[in-house]
Amino acid sequence: MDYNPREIENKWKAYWKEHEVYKVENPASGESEKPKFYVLDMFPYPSGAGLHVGHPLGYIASDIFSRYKRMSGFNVLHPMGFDAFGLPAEQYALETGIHPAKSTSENMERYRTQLDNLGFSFDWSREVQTCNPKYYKWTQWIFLQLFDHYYDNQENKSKPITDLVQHFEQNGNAGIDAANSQEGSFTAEEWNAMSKQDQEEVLMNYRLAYRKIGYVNWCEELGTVLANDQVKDGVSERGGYPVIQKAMKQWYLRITAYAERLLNDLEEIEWTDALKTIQSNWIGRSEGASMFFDIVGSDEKIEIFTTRPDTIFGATYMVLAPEHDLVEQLTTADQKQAVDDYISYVKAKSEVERQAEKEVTGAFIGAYAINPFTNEQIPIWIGEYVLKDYGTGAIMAVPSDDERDQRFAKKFGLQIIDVVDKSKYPGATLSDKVGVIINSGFMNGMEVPEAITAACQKAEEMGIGKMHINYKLRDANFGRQRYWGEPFPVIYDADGLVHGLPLEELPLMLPDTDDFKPTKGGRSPLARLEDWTNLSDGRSRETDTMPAVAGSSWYYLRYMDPDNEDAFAGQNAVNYWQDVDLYVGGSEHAVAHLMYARFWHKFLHDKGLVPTNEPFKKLINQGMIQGVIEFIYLDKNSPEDARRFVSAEIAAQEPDGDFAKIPVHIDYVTDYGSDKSYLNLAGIKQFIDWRPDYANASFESATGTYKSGVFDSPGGAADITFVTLSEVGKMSKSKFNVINPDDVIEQYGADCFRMYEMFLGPIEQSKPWDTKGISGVSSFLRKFWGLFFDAQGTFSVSEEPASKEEMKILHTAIKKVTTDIERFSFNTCVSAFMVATNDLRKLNCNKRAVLDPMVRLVAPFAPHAAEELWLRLGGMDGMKTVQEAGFPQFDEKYLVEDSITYPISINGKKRALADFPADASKEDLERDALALEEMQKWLEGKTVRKVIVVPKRMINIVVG
RNA sequence: GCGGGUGUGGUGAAAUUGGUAGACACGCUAGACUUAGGAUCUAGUGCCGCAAGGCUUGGGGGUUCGAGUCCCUCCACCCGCACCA
Repeated sequence: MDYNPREIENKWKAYWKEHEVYKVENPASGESEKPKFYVLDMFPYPSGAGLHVGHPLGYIASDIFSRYKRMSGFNVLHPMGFDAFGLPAEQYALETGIHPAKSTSENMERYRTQLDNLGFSFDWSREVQTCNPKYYKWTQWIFLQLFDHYYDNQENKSKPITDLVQHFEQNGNAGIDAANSQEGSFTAEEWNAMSKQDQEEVLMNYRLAYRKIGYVNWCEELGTVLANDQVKDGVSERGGYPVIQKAMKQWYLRITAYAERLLNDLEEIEWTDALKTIQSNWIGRSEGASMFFDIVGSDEKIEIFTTRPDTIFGATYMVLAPEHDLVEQLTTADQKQAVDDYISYVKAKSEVERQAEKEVTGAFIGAYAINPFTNEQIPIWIGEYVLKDYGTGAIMAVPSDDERDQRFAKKFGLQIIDVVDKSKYPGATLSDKVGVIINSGFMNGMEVPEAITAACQKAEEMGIGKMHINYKLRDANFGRQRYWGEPFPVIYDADGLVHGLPLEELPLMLPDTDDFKPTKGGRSPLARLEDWTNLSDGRSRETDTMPAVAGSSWYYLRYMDPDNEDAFAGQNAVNYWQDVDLYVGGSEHAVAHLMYARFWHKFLHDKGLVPTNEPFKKLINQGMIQGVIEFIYLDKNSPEDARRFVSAEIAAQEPDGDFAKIPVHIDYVTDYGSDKSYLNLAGIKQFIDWRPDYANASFESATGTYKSGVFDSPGGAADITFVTLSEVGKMSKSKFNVINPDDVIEQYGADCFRMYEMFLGPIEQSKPWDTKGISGVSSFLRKFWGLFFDAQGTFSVSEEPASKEEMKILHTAIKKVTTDIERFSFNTCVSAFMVATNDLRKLNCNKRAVLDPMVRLVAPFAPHAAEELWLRLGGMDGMKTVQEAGFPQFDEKYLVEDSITYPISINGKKRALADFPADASKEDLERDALALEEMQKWLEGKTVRKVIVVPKRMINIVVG
């Protein structure tokens, strides 16, 4: 029988479904005969374009690993679900009027079908959808827990806010060391005398979920708040309208409370160093001093943070962030115009643009501060390189020892005083913390580290500052002015006080609407639903919704116990599954999702609700599979009613600026993805059918010109070769280059698709999609299948014992595949299968002793074919699936060699190969190698200075 | 700007601890079989060279008996930067 993937795969997909082969049970408390293993994929956002060939890369890898672990005797949890709230569905709703719930649910269904088509071993009975009220009930509940807790720095854990209130009632905020944004101190009497509102204001500065003013990208023209990636060059991506930074009161999460733990605990998890570095840079811990500078003629003080307090004698001016609270108050009348102009210049820029700005910009505000160590008056400036949200939003500028300060000082003619003598450290850069302090009073002669301590001590004695650890990590903005997200489960009373809803009232359902446009002032569409928003007695609901990161911060816990109605997950389930053993996903989630999930997990751990300190023990990143975008050149100067397109070779001869690149649907392109990709006449016709506005356009190429149905070729060519431009880029609906795995599977089968994606290269590497090599994998599968059948196509397996050579081929493959799965090197596993199959074919081997373990070995990779072959081998006896058969174990005894082929080098260059006995001594090897006939011409007339022999590896003869 | 990553044949790549560079595939060349081939099989295929041999892992330098692998330096490309998910 020929290998017919379609038939086999449909049969087994149906069988798996019917027999619930991949359903996983939570063992009753205490008993678990098998060790647990939790393999998780980052769940997808179900986009309208459907699953493309890039998505499955990680899923295939994790599925192979899950199947391998299952066959190795583990109880494997391998679930899947959907990150179903998010902006694209809402954007789509705005354009089409189709409700996000509807489009999302359709998209999820489509994804599910596509995922099933790939033969994954997901336990779908555990599916979670973040937009399902049964799920977001618990997202809301966790949010309320955050709202009801503060972080105690002494005990290093979060505690109920009621504890804090009790403390305030008795002691004010003295003696409390908590993560907070409270300014100043108050006594118990002061606390008790405060109004409810004032008390709530204070508590907001401690809660882990709290409200404060934040800045958003506001586009007046569109009447909406924009995401950073919807803003390009200070204008909206859609429409190109101006965007400014607008202040809005919003919900935040106090992730900074966990900064130290998020940083330190990176040590206990197996993530790549690159990923850990990204997280640790994101957290951005720096040690230094916070200090207060007095202001001439004002009672206000400017608080700064510096990592270099030792250079304070060189602080000749200060720079505030343009948004700093004191700017307005301190600006003098004659500088007002300049300052206002500068602020409006800054407001039009995004933070990334501000930091990327190479030119130094700033404005003097007219006021002066006093350097507390030199008592000199120093001017106060504002500049975009100082960020409002980093540190205190103000710096003491030391132009002698900070590069940016130096450029600023040089541009604006500010004083520069050298305070660090680096002559003892040749090659040290400005930012290296080395040197001897000069021009600095009591610190003169000290080395930098010593001076840092001394400066902190002095500042503390003077009562103007202290040692301080600063983090770049900021509290996360947790509010979105959008419809399609979790509603905040809170109610504002008539006095504006926030009340969390009790558990019985959860979930707070997202109300239905058909109008997804933002409400005036940038408020969410929910604000338009007055019946929902406004309650009796002047009470109202929050109209912001939660960001997509909310639902994804804890979904991995829900899979453990997805139907629990009394808790986010039952304690039995959580204590059994513990944490994720292997997490596979894209590195684009390196900070946001992975940081918030770690934060929520630690918070739940503090509450005693999860047993582990970290959610994801091991994590691997899969690379992206990019698409190729095909463009054709449109002459921008051609008239509207007679557009002129030119083939790439013609465009190359004319100035670049004359052409616009129009993306073409890749289905129309011949030789898609190659440098020679082109449209033929049929392709051009398809293009015109698709874009009828170009019906009258001309298409010029070296082979001739096509216009209005006529192809005129001077050379008499029968068809046009209209060359397109191929560029590697994201696979996206808007680029018309999405490749649906279903189409590939239709042609080659899911087993082939799975193996081919693995065969493409290392899992973590990005690469453009290319089907060039798929035939190699396809023919491998046919050859492998062929091992089990005779020339007449009859299933035929021999019971004869296997030869030594055959056993060696088998065990070489088992060893290679086992070690390579363990190190996530799936591409080399596929090679190993090919090598084994080629070798067995040469020996015409059809022996059960070899083929039975081979089937179990390929089962994780090609599960459908493996099931069919396993059934035919008679292995199904008493089992539902080959997954229940054990994974083959290799035995070194089949791998021992009698002789070893040694490369023999002269001065490190290979000159000969020779076989020597495996147990030959170093001395024998050296003697025999030197005696080899083919070596004599290299040794002639030379002195052998040294012979290096590495047994079982190589021999190197050094001559001179 | 800050941070992360990647550079090896015509192409995707392999080389697990510093020890035979290019496994395994694609493509290409030649041949066999066939009515036919975008099927299958066999052989060859890093580059230069008739050969002997030389060169070769982005460029340059270093350490070493030996470097794709370690160190220094330069270059190119890709990704992320807090409201895309």
